[in-house]
Amino acid sequence: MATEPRSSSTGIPRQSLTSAVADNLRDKIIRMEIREGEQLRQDAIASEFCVSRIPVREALRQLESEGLITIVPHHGAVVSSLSPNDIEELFEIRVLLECDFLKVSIPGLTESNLAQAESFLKEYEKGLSRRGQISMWGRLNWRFHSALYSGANRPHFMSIIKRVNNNAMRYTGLQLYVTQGFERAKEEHRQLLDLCRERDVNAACDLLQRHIWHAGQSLKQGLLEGRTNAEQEQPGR
Amino acid sequence: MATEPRSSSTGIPRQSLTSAVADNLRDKIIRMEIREGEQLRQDAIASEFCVSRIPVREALRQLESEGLITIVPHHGAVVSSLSPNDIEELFEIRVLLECDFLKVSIPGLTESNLAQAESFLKEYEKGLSRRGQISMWGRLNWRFHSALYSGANRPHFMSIIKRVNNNAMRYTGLQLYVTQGFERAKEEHRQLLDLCRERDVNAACDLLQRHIWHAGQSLKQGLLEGRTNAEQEQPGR
DNA sequence: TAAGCCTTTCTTGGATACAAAATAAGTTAT
DNA sequence: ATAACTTATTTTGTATCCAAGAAAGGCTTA
Repeated sequence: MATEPRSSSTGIPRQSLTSAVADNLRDKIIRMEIREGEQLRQDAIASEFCVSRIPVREALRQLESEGLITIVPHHGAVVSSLSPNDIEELFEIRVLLECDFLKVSIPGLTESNLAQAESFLKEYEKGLSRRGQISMWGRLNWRFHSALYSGANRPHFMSIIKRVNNNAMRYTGLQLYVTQGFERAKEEHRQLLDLCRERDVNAACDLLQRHIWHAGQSLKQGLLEGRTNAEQEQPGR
Repeated sequence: MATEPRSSSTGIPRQSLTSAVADNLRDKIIRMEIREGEQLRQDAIASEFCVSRIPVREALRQLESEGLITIVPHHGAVVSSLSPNDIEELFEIRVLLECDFLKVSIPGLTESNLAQAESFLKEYEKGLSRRGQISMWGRLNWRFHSALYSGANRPHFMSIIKRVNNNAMRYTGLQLYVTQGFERAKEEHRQLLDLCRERDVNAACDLLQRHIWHAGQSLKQGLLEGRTNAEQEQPGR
C-alpha cells in the first residue's frame, strides 16, 4: 500500500520518488518505527520501496537537512538522537515562534478555521483513548496546533515550526504517555481553542506559552531521569 | 580552484562532492551570481564542477530543503524569489530568535569571543570601503552577528538563524548599498559590541531588535518601490 | 593474555550509460 | 487564429560498475 508501483489513477502531478521515500522515512522516524541511533542502509531502503538507490540517497540528504538524520561520510545515515538540552532548545524555539504566530493568527481565524481546529481536537481526544496509538498522538497534536495558525499567512513560520515539531515529536508522545500528561494537554487544548474563539489574544498566547513550556520541561525531565524507560516500549505496528 | 580534482593534500576527511557542490551553489545564490528565477540545469552544473549529475541532484535537494531553490517536478530547479511579505516574515523570525539568542549568549561571552567579534567587525568595516564588493557584505555581516551568539551553546538556534539569514542575505547587501544604510549598520554594530562588552543585556537586545527590524523594514520598502533597481546592478566578478 | 597489525568484507560515494516521462516549443491543419 | 500534433530538451529513474573507507575478524608478537 505504501509501495504502490508508481502511477496512481489520478492524473495529478504525482510526486517524485524522492519525495515519496523522504515522506515515508520521515514518518517512520517520527513514529519511532526507526529508532534513534539506528542505521539507514541505502540498499535495504531501496529494495523495501522497490526503487533504485538514487532516490533513496536524495531523500536521505533531504532528511539530513531537516535534522532528522545525520550522514557520516562513508559510514551512512543514522537517526539523530536528541539530548535533554536539545529538547529544551527546541521547545524554546517553539515558544518564541508559535506564540508570536498565534498572536498574529487569532484575528484572522475564520469560523471555518475554528471548526476545523475543533474537529482536529475531537479527533485528538478520541485518539487518546486508544492505548498503543502513541505514534498517532504527534500527528494529531500537530494538526490541532497548526490549525490555530491558519489565520495568518506566514509560510516561513509554518515551515520552521513544522520542522522543529518533527524533531521533537518522537519524544513527546512517549513522554506524555509515561507521565499521564494526556489529560492536562487535552484540557489546555480545549481552553486554547475557547480563548481563540473569544479572540482573547493575550490570554491565548499566555496559555500557549505555558503549554509548550511545560511540555518541554516535562519531557526534558523525563529524559534526564533515564531514557531507558522509553526503550522498553515497542513502537506500534 | 573551485574545482580541484577531488583530493586535497591534507588527509582530513574530505567532504563529499555533494556537500562541495551544495556549498558552492549556495554561495553563488547568496552572492546573486545566480539570480532569482534563474534555472539550474543539472548537466551544466555537473560539467562546470567536473562531476556526474548524481552529486548535483543531491545538492539540489539539499538546497531546496534550505529554501534557496524550488524544484518544479519535471521542470527543474529554480532559484526562489522572495516577495516583500516573505522578507518581512523572515526578519520577524530573526527578531524573535536572535534577540533571545543574544540574551542567553551575553553572559557566556568570553574575552576571546569578544575579540573575535571585534576583528570581524573591523574586517566588516574595511570591506565596506570597497565598492562592488556587495557580495562580501552578507558574509561579513553574518560572521559578526554569529560571533555575538557564540556565548551560548544553542546549535538549533544557530542552524535556523543561519538558514533564515541565508535566505534574506541576497537582498540585504543590495538594499544597504542602495539606501546608504552601511553607515547606520556599522554604527549599530559598534554600539552592539560595546553593550555586549558591558554585559548590558537589556540594552543590547533592545538595540538588536531595532537593528534587525529597521533592516527588514528598509529592505521591504526597497522591494516594494520596485525591484527593478536591483536588477540593474551587476553581481561582482 | 593482550595489544597491535593486517586482510577481508560490506557499505557508501561516485561515474556512466540508457530508458522513460513530461514540458516547452515549433509546426501543421482546420 | 486556434487547436492539435510533433519534436526536442530536460528531468527522473534504473542498472551496472568501480573506488574508497570503515568495521570486523584473524593473525602475529610481546
